[in-house]
Amino acid sequence: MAKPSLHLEKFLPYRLSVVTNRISGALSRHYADRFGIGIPEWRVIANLGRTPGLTANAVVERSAMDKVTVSRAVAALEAKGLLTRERDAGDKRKSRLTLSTRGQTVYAEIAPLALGFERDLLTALTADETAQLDRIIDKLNGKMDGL
Amino acid sequence: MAKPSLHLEKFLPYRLSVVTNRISGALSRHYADRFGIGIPEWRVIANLGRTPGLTANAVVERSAMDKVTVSRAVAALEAKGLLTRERDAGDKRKSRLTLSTRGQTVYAEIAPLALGFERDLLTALTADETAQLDRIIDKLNGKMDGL
DNA sequence: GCATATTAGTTACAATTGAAACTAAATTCA
DNA sequence: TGAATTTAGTTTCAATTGTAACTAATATGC
Repeated sequence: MAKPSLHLEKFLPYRLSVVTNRISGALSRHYADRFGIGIPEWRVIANLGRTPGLTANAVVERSAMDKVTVSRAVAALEAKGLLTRERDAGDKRKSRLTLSTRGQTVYAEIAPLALGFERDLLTALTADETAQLDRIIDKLNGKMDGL
Repeated sequence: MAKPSLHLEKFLPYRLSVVTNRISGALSRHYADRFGIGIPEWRVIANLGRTPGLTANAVVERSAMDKVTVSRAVAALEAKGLLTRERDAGDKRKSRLTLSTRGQTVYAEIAPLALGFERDLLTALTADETAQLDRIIDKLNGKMDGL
């Protein structure tokens, strides 16, 4: 029986994890730190920036973040005055979340930085590779859906 | 001035993060949980399984894990009797790490599971896409090297 | 040769995180 | 209707993690 020979440097889940963590870390240093905002908070802002009035649960569904993580991020953003909650009249369990003026300012400042970072990152790839990567990620996600 | 329009669903760092976390999570459930071994511990085992006698620091360099993470994983594995430390005669700061017989058994059991998971995951991609993904990851890592 | 700097690894501490249990509101169905 | 279930969101608790400070050993430079 041959040795299993699992070489981490060639093991895809590991390789993905390393490169992803490097990218997320750099990105977080780039903007989040500078604005005193963590990644979950930033993701909430990004969602509300594009789609005001979402409930916390809608953010959970869109962002693939944990319920608890979103709950805390929302509380933190509210405490910082970056968003407001408004109880839904029809269903009092829900709150509609909206960026405050200051929240919108933060979004307007960070979003271009994030997009700039992405653009810079993608200079490493050809247009074709970028498209490939997108398709590959979709396929991997599809595979993960089927567990 | 146009809206910044950062759509998370199309933002590469975010997409990478989601798919990677899904994969890592599934993998961890697959093997690590079942053997009572966390991801950092598993990575140390994988390194020592292929290359016995590494120092903790060598594992850090190869695995891109944090120093502290490795230190703790090594301590945990030693406590579980899965590896042994031997002080380096020439440089007493270093310890040579080697899997115990039981550690080798764990490696021999988990490695094929991990490789099988990877193989299954890659059925979602064509051979060509797999090769592309490998190249793309290398390119992104190269870009990150240049910060 | 001795003071200084560097390296290997650990410890202490604080922040982040998620699972599980919980509250409150809404829905189901008998 | 009203008891049982489900859903939105929060809180509690324990585990994981990284930063910074530390110890001990080696290497460097004057």
